[in-house]
Amino acid sequence: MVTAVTNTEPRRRNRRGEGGKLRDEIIAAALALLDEGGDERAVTLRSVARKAGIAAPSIYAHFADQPSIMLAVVQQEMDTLTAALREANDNADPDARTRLFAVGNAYLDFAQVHPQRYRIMFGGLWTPSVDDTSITDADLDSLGVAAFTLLVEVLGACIEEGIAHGSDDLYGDAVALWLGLHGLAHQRAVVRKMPGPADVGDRLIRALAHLK
Amino acid sequence: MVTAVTNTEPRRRNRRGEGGKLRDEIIAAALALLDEGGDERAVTLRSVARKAGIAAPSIYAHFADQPSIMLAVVQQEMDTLTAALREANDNADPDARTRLFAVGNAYLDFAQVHPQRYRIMFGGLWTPSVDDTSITDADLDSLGVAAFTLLVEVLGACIEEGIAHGSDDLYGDAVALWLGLHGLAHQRAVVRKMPGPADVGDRLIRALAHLK
DNA sequence: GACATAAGCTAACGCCCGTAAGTCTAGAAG
DNA sequence: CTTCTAGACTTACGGGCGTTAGCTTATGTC
Repeated sequence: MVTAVTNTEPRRRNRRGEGGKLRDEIIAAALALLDEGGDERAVTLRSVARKAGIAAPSIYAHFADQPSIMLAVVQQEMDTLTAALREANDNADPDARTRLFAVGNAYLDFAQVHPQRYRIMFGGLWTPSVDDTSITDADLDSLGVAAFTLLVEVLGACIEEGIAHGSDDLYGDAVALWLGLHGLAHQRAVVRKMPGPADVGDRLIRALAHLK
Repeated sequence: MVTAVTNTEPRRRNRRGEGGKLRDEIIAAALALLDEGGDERAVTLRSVARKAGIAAPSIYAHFADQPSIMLAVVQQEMDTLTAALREANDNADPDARTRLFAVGNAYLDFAQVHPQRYRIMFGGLWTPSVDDTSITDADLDSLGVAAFTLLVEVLGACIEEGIAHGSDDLYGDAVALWLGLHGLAHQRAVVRKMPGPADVGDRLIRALAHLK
């Protein structure tokens, strides 16, 4: 993770061959703007440039257009999320039930700690217009695959260990489980205060994983 | 529902005492812009005015600012959604299980048929900034209460009829059920094509209502 | 030390936005 | 027929946006 740039002195130009560093700084600046709590509309090409301490057109050396910046942020944060889920999985007791709750709660925590990030990752707003040529469908389809795969594995382990009675369709079960998690995560990322019981996350996991 | 205005002749001024009609036409124009498929950013004060065939400043006679238009649209569509759920409930066979699936699927259908509307209703994007004085927290809190109440009733009927084993917390169970529905509905409203099995909606309902 | 070039800048264009201030006019009231 | 006013309109300001075109200046190489 690149440390956020907070508009200090005029900014030292990068050395030759290190121009690519600015790319990471631009992403970090966009992320910082997001985390500052305004909504995603505050992340404009110009505001990102200001935050990074560069002139707006300098961005074009690294990104084709404004949606491309958002895509890069989303891709990076998907990796961050995946890493968080993996860490939760690895640090938990090795039994499948514990791992399932650990991964599920890590997912929910991410949305609660970084609501703005979660919204651009899954809220669909920044999605480029259909005639955008700089972002392909493949870019969009590949988002979040790694994180979802981990969920499939853990849910599969629950069924293998006999603590959940799955159907014949593990993938479908995992989709349903993720949708439930997403519903809560998204709501937490959107609403000022989420009503409902505190343990609603665990309830969702129990019900959708069909734990015995 | 007011029929959409498509910028015909210069527009006849409303009669005296009927100035309020324009308010409905403004809401209809905003809804039409939304349904045209662009994202919610396309619904600006000026674009709404163009769509309604009026001058931009004329809106200020009826709405304090741009977020207030969105709030009115959301409030109206929440009523539309509630009506759709009620209709599904009333037209279904009177047994609780059938009604539960009818209401749940009506909810999911709304999101699929009107993805843009669903996104502004639950996507949280249009939410005014904290220092906005024209929209109160009470306005936001009261949104969707009627629709949710119906869900609580139907789920309660399932438990009463003994086809679902609820916990001691009906309200919490209903929240969990709604969150699952919302997860799927939102994803359908956001993504170009939703992966996963076709019956994932029914699976969510079965699992989260704890149907026997 | 000259010079080639990567890295980033300045200036500017055209567009759309929200909103304020003041003006016109059709139709109801007398 | 006049008068009044609700229900609009015109004009304008200031600002932010994405993006293009062309220029500057450090940095590494010879």
